[in-house]
Amino acid sequence: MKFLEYFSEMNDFIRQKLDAYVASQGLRQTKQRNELVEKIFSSSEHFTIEELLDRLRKTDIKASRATVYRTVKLLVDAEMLFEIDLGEDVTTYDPNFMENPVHNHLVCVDCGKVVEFEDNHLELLNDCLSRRMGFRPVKKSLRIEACCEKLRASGTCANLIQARVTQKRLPNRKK
Amino acid sequence: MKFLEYFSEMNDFIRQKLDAYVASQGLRQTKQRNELVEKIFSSSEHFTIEELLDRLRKTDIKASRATVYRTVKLLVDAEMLFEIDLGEDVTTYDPNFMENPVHNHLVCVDCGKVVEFEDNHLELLNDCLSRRMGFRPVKKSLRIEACCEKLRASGTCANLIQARVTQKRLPNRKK
DNA sequence: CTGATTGCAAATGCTTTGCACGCCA
DNA sequence: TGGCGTGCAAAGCATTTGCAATCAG
Repeated sequence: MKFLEYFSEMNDFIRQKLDAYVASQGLRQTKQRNELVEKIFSSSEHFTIEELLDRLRKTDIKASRATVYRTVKLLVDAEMLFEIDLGEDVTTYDPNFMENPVHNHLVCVDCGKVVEFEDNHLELLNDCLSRRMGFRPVKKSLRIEACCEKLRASGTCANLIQARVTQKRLPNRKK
Repeated sequence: MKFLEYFSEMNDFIRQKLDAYVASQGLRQTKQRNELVEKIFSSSEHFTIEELLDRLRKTDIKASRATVYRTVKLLVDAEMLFEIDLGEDVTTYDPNFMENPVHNHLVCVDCGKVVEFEDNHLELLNDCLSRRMGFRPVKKSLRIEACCEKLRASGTCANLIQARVTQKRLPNRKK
């Protein structure tokens, strides 16, 4: 892979924000950092550190576990990546807040599928509720756990099959 | 303390639910279990395992760390106690869902104060949103992080002072 | 060159678990 | 008496950190 293709699937906005942060903090550009950022933002998938390491193993990108932890923390500090609460025990990261700064998560308890959604009424309501209680809202985190209607109706659903194949989110739950 | 006073500050509903669960699962009544349950439900405070252990140390109740973990897990399984997400790293437990099955949390980023609130519009909206996406809502978790308006206006607030004294929620945050 | 970054292994902190003993039903 | 519950210490896991070597600017 040629150097100039590192950021091929990543949009300019992300690259610029990273560069700006790195510059502003007196940090340095490194191969591992650039490759990890590329890997993270070339997909809109949520991930855990372990899943990110798995992705790396499947490619020619090499970075130690410690570096992965450190880079992810750096991106969280830079507000490019966000920790989200999917009801799991391990920390899950969401790379989509840069494109959609305001969104929420619905997690299907049947298949583990995560649906991101936005709603203006919800935002407005959160705002009103906070002010009514004497606070100024800064940030909110809403997770809806729900059952798949399709599954109940037909006994199966595309997400369930997909989930079984990829084991997406099904393991790792607290025993 | 006399045996019959164990549940003095706990309401009958909680005692009965515990008894029912213990009986239904073939579990046993033990001194440690009863005392821990009393300690947990005689207050409406959220707590971490460490805070619960601190509470125990200040009284004549004795239970090992392992027993505390096991008892708390038992209560969560019995749906008498709930894990909540306050944005901390350590698991926080909320004993108030039995009295208020539907409530949300607002956390003040200035003083760490946690405010519980209910809102019908919010519940309705969550319900509609889930169905619109093809799911049946099961459970939701909303956390609002907010700034204290009083603090901004006057430079101080009662909660901040309280928080400083009790160190309530201020430590333990991810660095 | 200087200091940031990396990889490794060791350390940390919360939580769980194996085991022998004790106690409830 | 049977076997659930407890306490202790050890084990597990995710995550962080100290340190020496390496690399970016």
